[in-house]
Amino acid sequence: MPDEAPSTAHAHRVTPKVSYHHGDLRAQLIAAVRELVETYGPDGFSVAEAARRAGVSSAAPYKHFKDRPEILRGVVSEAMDRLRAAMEAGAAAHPVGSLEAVAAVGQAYVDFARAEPGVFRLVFSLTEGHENAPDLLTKGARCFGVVVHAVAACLDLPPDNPDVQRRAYMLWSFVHGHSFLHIDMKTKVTTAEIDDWDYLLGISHAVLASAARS
Amino acid sequence: MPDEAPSTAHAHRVTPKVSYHHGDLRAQLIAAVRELVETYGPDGFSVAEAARRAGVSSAAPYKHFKDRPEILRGVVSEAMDRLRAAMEAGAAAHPVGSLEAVAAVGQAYVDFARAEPGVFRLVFSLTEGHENAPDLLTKGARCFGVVVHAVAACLDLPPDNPDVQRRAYMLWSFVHGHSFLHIDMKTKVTTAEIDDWDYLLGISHAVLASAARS
DNA sequence: TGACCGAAGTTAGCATCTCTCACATGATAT
DNA sequence: ATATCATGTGAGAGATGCTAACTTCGGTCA
Repeated sequence: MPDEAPSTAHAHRVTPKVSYHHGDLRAQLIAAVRELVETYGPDGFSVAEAARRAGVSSAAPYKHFKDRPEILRGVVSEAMDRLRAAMEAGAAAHPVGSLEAVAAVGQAYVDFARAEPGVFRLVFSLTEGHENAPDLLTKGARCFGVVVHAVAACLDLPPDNPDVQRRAYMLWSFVHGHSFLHIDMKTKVTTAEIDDWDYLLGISHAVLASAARS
Repeated sequence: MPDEAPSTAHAHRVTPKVSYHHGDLRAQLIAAVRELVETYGPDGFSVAEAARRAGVSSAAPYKHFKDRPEILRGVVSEAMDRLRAAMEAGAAAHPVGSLEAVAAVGQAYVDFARAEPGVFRLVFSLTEGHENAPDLLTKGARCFGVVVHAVAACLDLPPDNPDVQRRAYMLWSFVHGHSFLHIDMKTKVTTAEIDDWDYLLGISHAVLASAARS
């Protein structure tokens, strides 16, 4: 709901977003927090430090966010948007209904986790925020929807088909687990090296082929 | 190294473990923290509150733990012991080399995540601790070893076989993702209901059968 | 135009938390 | 019996989360 086009549409739109004292602090705070989370881990962040980096007093953030958790929720919300966009772009880079499109969705997921492990972990660490934030739930569901969509196209079935849902869930949990293990235990936990693309293609094939068979 | 049998073996062993002021505070603190993490989430815990629950001053914990993170590492270490024990028990409840034994390892994993979601999440949230704590790494590797062992027995191959390692990693990531998704999105994210045991058996079969074939 | 209003930011301040330092205590060893 | 060292206590410094009261500025409307 916020950060839309300026409602005062006619006035001097030089310096387009500089409307109040600071400019748009909200986005800058989220960016600062994202950086902090990425650097020091999901816990190693403080509202005070984020405010310091944005060049405002330590009380300023509370004009835009009710709570410390709400700031994190803002970061998560923004991250989920980017994640979904990346997954959709991955799917769009391959023919509709192809196995590659399915694997590319998973690849985008893994790439995101590897590029921003702190934020990725944060997205799935927010238990306390989920109940209070229905928009996060819907955004999560929309991310899952990307997987469902790709699987449905590949199997040539409607997205609400239970079998499609089940296979999509299997793929999602597979990719999710792979991503988490990957960023958790960078030190090799297996003696067998894993190449992401082969791995994901193989997984996708196994899950979807067994669906087509049975 | 600590908490062994009392070295003063001959003396009055009434009240067996009451040796110092408080008794064994270390274990009691870990238990208190575990409870707090389970109740308020991995972040909603404070050393002060744990000390309060243990009935000691807020400075006492620092005689047993260097840091706040070190307390969490203690909880994680203890949790990993329990997790490995549960996985081994699951495997031991079925014939050696059976598919059920493999699935039971995964079931134990999922059960643990469901029974203690906070602690489970904490185990895999500790990035900053892992570098400084080699014992956590080895404990994690031993947990993975349980999976490897079950898979190796099922495929009748040595545990260090790369294919065994790869299949074990696949199963592990699958179960890990399933567990995480399950505790994250209790609200159903799919229209297809998932029954754990059937699910895990199917997964195990798919992963191991394709290994046997190729 | 100019007085009002509310959004966005500031300083001051309380409660809490982490962690340290000096001190007290008591079990154990000599 | 006394020294010692691990274990606990209390006080306190520094940082943080968050609130309250005040200031400043942009936009609205008589």
